[in-house]
Amino acid sequence: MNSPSPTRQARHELIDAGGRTAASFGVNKLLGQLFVVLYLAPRPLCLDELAEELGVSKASISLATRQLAGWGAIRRVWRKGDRRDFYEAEEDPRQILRNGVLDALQRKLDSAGRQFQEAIRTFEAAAKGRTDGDEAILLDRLRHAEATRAKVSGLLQHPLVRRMI
Amino acid sequence: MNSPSPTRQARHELIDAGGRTAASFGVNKLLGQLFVVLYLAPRPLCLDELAEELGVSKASISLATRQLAGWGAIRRVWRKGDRRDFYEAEEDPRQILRNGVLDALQRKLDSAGRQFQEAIRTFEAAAKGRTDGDEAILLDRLRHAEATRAKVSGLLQHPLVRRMI
DNA sequence: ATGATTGTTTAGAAGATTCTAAATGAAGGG
DNA sequence: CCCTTCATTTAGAATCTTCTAAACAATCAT
Repeated sequence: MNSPSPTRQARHELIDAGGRTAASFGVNKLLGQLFVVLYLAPRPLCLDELAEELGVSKASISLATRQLAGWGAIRRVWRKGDRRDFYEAEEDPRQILRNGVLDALQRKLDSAGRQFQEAIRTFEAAAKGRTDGDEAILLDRLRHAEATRAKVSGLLQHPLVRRMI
Repeated sequence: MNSPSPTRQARHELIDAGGRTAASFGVNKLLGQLFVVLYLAPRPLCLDELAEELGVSKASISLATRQLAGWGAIRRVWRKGDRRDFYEAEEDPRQILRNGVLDALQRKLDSAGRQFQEAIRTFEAAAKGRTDGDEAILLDRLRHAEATRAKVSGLLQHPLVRRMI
């Protein structure tokens, strides 16, 4: 509460934008807001400060911090002689991208790949030899989808991409 | 209903996986299921067939098809002499990536960029000259976040990436 | 026109998610 | 030990999303 009005306003808008962004990706908007608060904070903050700042119960903050910490977006910080847990944001957004977002994406792609290949095997076995009919179309589509998936997966691991991010 | 059991099972699992994937990205799982049904179908399907296939009301299908069509993932198809609307999937997943996913991502990044830059201007104006204190840290973080955002945005437009996808 | 068929809108039911307050747990200081 | 202070869990309230049935609109055939 030490800032004059325009910066407070700007800060408030950034927090709100964090919430909207989170929501637009289908995650709890509180996670986005919480991360922005920590990312902009000059020092680690405790649960009560976070709850106060966002006007939300401590229970919500407790859940939210654990989730964000699980993604590597924030981390717990101990202060000697203080029993409270403090949290600070991972200050390098690229770290979060790598460890949180891209990792999760890669896992999804891998899982989809296994599923595709299993389905392709099943359909190949069912339509042995025959290259016509509905199931041939379906197989074609499946193979096409799998090829694209593999391409995207490869792109994510490409050194150039890895280095740029 | 013409397939023997293992392929039916495989097809069912693909539809389910589509639903789970959609849900994991925070969108209505019906959209994912619906897309898979259409993507694997040997011919365009009408609303009633889709509702029947997924065990869901026609109203839901009506909303879902419109949303998917809006993303360019499926398209409406007319059959002469038939009053029903038929739908088919965009058969090239890369097209969907480009027009649906990457486009939306780019728009989000652009919007975030504008917001960052506006906030940076506000804080610069508030802390003119001074390079110490809490607001200096905050400005530093903001600039770092914006730099990363710009890098990701550039990566999405990089010809190499564009070509590979 | 009238009726039949199809797609859309809408009001509210059903179901998830997210939030809070209160109970519980854990740990340190007196 | 008991008391205080914090974090977590949990049960249920509040809110949001998604779904359906029914009303409506539009279009074609008779």
